[in-house]
Amino acid sequence: MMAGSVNKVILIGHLGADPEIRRTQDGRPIANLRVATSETWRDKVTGDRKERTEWHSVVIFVEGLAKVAEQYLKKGSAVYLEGQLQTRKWQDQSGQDRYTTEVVLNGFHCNLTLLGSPGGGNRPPPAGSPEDYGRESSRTPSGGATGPSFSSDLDDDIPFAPEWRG
Amino acid sequence: MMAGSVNKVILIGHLGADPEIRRTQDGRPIANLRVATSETWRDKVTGDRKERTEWHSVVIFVEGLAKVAEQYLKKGSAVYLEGQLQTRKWQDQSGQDRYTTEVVLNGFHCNLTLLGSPGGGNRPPPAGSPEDYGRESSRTPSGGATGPSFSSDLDDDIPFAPEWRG
Amino acid sequence: MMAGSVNKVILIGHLGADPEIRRTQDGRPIANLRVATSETWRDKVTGDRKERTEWHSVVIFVEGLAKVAEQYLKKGSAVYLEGQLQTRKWQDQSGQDRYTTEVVLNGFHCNLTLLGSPGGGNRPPPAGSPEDYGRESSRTPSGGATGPSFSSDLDDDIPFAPEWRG
Amino acid sequence: MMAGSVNKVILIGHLGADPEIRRTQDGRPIANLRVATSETWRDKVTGDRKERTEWHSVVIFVEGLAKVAEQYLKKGSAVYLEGQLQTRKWQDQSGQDRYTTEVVLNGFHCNLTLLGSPGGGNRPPPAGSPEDYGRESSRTPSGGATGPSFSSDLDDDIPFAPEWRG
DNA sequence: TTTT
DNA sequence: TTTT
Repeated sequence: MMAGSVNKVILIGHLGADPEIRRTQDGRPIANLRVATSETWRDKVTGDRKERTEWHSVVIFVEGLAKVAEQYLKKGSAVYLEGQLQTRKWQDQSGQDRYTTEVVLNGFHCNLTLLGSPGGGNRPPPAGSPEDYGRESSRTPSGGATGPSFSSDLDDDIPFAPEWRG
Repeated sequence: MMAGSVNKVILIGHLGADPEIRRTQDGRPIANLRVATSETWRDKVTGDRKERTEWHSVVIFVEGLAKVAEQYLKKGSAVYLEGQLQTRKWQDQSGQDRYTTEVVLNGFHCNLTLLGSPGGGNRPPPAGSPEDYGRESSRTPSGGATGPSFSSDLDDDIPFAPEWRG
Repeated sequence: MMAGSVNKVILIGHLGADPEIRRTQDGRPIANLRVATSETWRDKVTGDRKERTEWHSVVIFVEGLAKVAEQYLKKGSAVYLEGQLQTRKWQDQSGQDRYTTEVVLNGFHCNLTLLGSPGGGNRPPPAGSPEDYGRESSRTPSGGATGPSFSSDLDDDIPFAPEWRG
Repeated sequence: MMAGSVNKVILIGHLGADPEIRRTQDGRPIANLRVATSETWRDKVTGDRKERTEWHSVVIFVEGLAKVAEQYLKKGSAVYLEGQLQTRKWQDQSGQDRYTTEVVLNGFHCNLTLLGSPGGGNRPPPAGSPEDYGRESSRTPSGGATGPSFSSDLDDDIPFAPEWRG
């Protein structure tokens, strides 16, 4: 491409069912979610209230985020997520080409955040645990100062060491 | 929804073909775009460079943005766009249910911005015209924009009145 | 700009205090929020859990959204919001130039969504009312079909009539 | 926070000056950018065309992205970037507290993409090089990316394995 | 199939 | 201080 490209999806919605977990041959989880987003409006002519719900298929390949999904999400959970659009081609029983578009969380530029579950209150992953679930543990918080009082030693307590990115 | 929901797609990519323009019965344009995004990476094992291109179907219902697409976009144009995910159900010739997922620009929370065209240099819509193409004309950098009447704002020409923010 | 520009901020966080409401001369509300976002990580060396909280100043000029803030937000409320970055210049008592950067919700491309309040359960604006609060009332839901079975009459029940955008 | 929080800034704009590069004690670059975004509108009363430009201070701590900035960005370059808002406190000469808000690229959820430079055509980083500049090299379009070890993925070169998604 |  |  002439210039870098961007492919980003941001959703806030609720799960229509418990996550489905699959596993790779070496046991890492992959989570599939069905997420509903909805919007309401009032018909300008009749004044009736209307609602439209959109259903999204979400696939989480990032191991740490798939584990969070497995452990903390359930039917009805509210989530914030960032991923990218991907369309897969497959063949139906009659051999015809079919296409399915999914929101994929994979590699960088992905995110999954719990916004609460029905019944379960708004309980996030218990303190001490999310960092044990892979990538999210490594979220770097800040880089400190860059202005007048700029000071060095950026990696003192910064999760993503350079070797990570090298 | 327990809490409001969000359904947002952000793409930067290039058009794979000229926009297709359809029209409503009363003549307003609806633009369909095919937009490619791509990412490259290096195979960790072989070290080979790899690329994956994703194609997105985009439908622009916002009149002003569809006119911009009609007039300024062509095969190869680079665009930034914001819309939402929608999946439509339809029947194929054999009567089977089929689903197509598109990025839809409709209502608020949408955006379309030209990032340059091949050959045509990086020429944006000519000065003086974009505002004539519908919604974008109505962008009120401050105040305003609260309802159909749109009229009369104190601060039409005082975009960001500091006295309000103390 | 050679190419259109984009200036977008997306926050999910909690209010550190009740909204402050100011009013324009003609009585329209402007809401100021203090929103906290936080992130946690584990120190790679010591293993200690760390947290960093960022505070954001948010100003809502969109009348409908300011009314929602006034009526439904309070200290502790969780919100999703989309706005843009703006830096204001002002003079302190000694006459020196000072700068303040805020997240401004103004014109198009803004959004404010409640994600729940403490104590108050996760009660959103009561049914029937949000549409009475200005711009959000006009959120258009969808545009219908564009593919194989494309059918006309897009405006039948679509809030944003063309006159709105023209 | 009750629920995870999000702090995201997305900008498309132009550099007002060449990047400023600082270095940590161990030689890693940190890039500071001044990025302009602008918007135009027509005064609803006078019909005059108006423009407002916003200037953003951007700090890039991610080593690979800072190197890209150092090598490929210059005054006038157009960029897409994703980072987060951070406000630093510092003391001026008179000892007074001052605050500066910046867009920080640090850790995950960051991005920097070139959209073209004046004169320089729309030339992106030369093929073969971007992967040599740190983090971006590590983008794993699928699987992978779960921790510092990074090693051995079944699917290193099968970016989007369909058999996993049924 | 969620949520309000 | 960019860009158009």
